[in-house]
Amino acid sequence: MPSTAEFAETAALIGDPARANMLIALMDGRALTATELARAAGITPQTASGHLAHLTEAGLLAMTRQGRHHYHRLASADVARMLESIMSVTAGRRPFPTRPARTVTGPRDAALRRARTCYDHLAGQLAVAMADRMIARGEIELFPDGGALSGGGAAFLSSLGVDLEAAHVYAMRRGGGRIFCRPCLDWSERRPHIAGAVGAAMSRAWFAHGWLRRVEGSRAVTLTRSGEMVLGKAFDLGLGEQAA
Amino acid sequence: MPSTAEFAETAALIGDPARANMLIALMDGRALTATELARAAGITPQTASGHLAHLTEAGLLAMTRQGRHHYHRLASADVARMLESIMSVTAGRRPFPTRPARTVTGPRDAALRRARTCYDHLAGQLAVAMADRMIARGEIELFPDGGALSGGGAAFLSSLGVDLEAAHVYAMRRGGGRIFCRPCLDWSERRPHIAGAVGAAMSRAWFAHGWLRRVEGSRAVTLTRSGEMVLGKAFDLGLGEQAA
DNA sequence: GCAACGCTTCGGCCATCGCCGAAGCATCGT
DNA sequence: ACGATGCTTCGGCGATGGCCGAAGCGTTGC
Repeated sequence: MPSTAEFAETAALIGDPARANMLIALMDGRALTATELARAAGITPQTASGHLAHLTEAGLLAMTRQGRHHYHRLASADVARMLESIMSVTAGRRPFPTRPARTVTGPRDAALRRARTCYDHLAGQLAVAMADRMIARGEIELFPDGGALSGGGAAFLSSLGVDLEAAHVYAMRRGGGRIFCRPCLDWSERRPHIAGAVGAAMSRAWFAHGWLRRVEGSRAVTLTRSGEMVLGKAFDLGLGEQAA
Repeated sequence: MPSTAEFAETAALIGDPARANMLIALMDGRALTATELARAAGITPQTASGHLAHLTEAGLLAMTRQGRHHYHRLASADVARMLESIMSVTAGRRPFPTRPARTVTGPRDAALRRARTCYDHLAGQLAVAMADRMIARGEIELFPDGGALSGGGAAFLSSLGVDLEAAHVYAMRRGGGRIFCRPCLDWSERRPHIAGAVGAAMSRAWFAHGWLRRVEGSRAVTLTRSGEMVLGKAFDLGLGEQAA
């Protein structure tokens, strides 16, 4: 009876209250650090670390190391679907059980959360929204460990003044395609945005065009009036309360 | 944090190897007895009994008592879907893990398995197939503890010579609607067939019409040539190897 | 560099829970 | 009525596994 054991093991992994809380906390697709997940589960980081190792080895979670932080997220949409199907069977009819004390992440500064630089590229709600739009349109793909710009994506960015030629040359000189286009886990949104040479070229071009402006003494970034016009339209952003 | 605990509890229930094996054994929709499930899980009946009580209380299983047998089955299609989604996440890609020693159920006698009487109504593969067809067409509904014949179902049976009038009168005299139409767990197939006054009227009519014939010294039943013609057509049965 | 921080590994404590033998109830068959 | 069968409850044993404190890397930032 080989694989019936794996089946039970998977379920047993989910069945522990601490691990269950961590998994539920990850169900919105964000990636959280071990310490944050420990808090969500009400256990110490040591204990959480062990749990996370097991969950990752079992293929339920995937982990990305970024500096001294280890970001954990659900390994696939299949895992999320499985968790939801368990919830649907659970007595309480509701599709989502009461959230486990919504973990607050990231900078308190609203402006930073909205848009900022992350090394050489953009981050924050704005950058994540841009990446989402491009993914939805099939202009770009972002995997945990890489990404790819489609022909349409290249044309789109070029039309916005992004110099992909230079980005490509730069990437080739500094380590090949993996540098050209890659995801970066957004540290307030906990979802991927566009990094690599492409991401750098995007921010460089748009600062140069005067569509983006840095906030004094901060990593925060604001869209200028012309930026709202051009980028807001190009990325189909809701032109909402973008005012600083 | 109310319902997150239920979530974990459900998964923990599935996570025990013995319980997992029992659940997997039930995934084909059959209903099995506690002892059979104990064998499938490789544990003693006492232990299985406790497990089954927990699974039932958690809403994963439903139980029907029939004499001294307690038939357990998955509580709903949702539960089956949930189990499948867990399997799909489990490392081994295959949708069904190696079956846990396919439980052999029921009489060895092939003729008995095919068709027989069960008190006053029909049982066996034939009866289960008939019930399945009628359910699929919306002519009848069978719940664990009752059933209902639709208008179309009544017309269909009447066209096959079944005297539903008499059955109704009989049922009313002997305890109300619950007697009229109800399911009976088929003891070889472990799936429901039609019992109650309706089931009795069906077998009575068809014996009278010469479409069914009892086998000497046995509860086994065979379809006659005319029965194959009429019932085979009416129930859309594959006219396969029905030969005794 | 050094201290702070995040994460991990190690060791040992403790509770939970699965397991079975024995015994008690219900049902069936003769 | 009797024994056989199916299921359940009870009690106690044993092991798995979660938990934390302490300590050991690696990264960050001053």
